[in-house]
Amino acid sequence: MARRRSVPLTEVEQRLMEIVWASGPATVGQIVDAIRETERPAYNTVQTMMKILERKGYVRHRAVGRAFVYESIVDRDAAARTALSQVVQRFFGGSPQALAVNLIEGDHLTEDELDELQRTIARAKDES
Amino acid sequence: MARRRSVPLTEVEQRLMEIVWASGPATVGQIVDAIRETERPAYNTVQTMMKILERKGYVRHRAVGRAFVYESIVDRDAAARTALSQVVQRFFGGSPQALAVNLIEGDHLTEDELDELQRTIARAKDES
DNA sequence: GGCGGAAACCTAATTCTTTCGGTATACCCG
DNA sequence: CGGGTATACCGAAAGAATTAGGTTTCCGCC
Repeated sequence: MARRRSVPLTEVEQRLMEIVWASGPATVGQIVDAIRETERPAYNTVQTMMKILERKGYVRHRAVGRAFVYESIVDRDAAARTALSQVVQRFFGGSPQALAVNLIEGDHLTEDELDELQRTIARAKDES
Repeated sequence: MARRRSVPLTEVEQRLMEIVWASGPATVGQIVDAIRETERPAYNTVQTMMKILERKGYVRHRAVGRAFVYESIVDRDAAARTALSQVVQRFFGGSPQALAVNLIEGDHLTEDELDELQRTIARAKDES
């Protein structure tokens, strides 16, 4: 019958947010233009999505001339943290460390990157 | 007009998969019983969701007596990898290292955990 | 003053998600 | 046999996501 509103960004929403995060405040027209022509949706589609993003609290708009300039309210880092903590919560029992271990042991990283990570950890320990 | 089927698990789907992953093959009734009473959906709801999960390729079923026993096809690690790579793709420019750095620098980890991570990295380097 | 373009607004179509009610059937117990 | 329970199946309702068409409105320009 019903369901509650989705907090996390869906895929298309995410793509639009990426544009706003990258370009700063932008009109619908500017957002549309920022999408590669081959996969560009209709102007109205973007307009609808921006309204939804506003309803969800990710952006706000103000009128400039006749156009709406949409501006991000939630910054990208915050959205990344939310998405990440979802994954940590869901799959790694709430332990960021378990995730880090998975990344390191998962063969995703080169030798050089591992070196750099060690230096990063050393720095983090210094600071604490 | 349309949209394509979502590959990643939605929230409720995820919750049901967690049960199957944790308990192994289970009937709908067993799955329902594994949900805390306060937030337990109707039997039929779970039944429908399991059918959807089957359509999506996450589980399969076989009849045992009159009941269907649902069994995971996609293991939890694979699902975790998928979810994680989504986040890496979306927020960290496809760089797992960037995510690792974020975790380490994000003050999520204790001193001890940082120590352990260093040992994990050392081990990973040995193996390569 | 009329026209083209850009913008918002409204509406709709389709698919997906989540939630169940109703129904039929089979099994167990008295 | 009859009633209760557990199951599957069918269908539907309401909300959300995604896509876009049609209409209106306003602005600048000839």
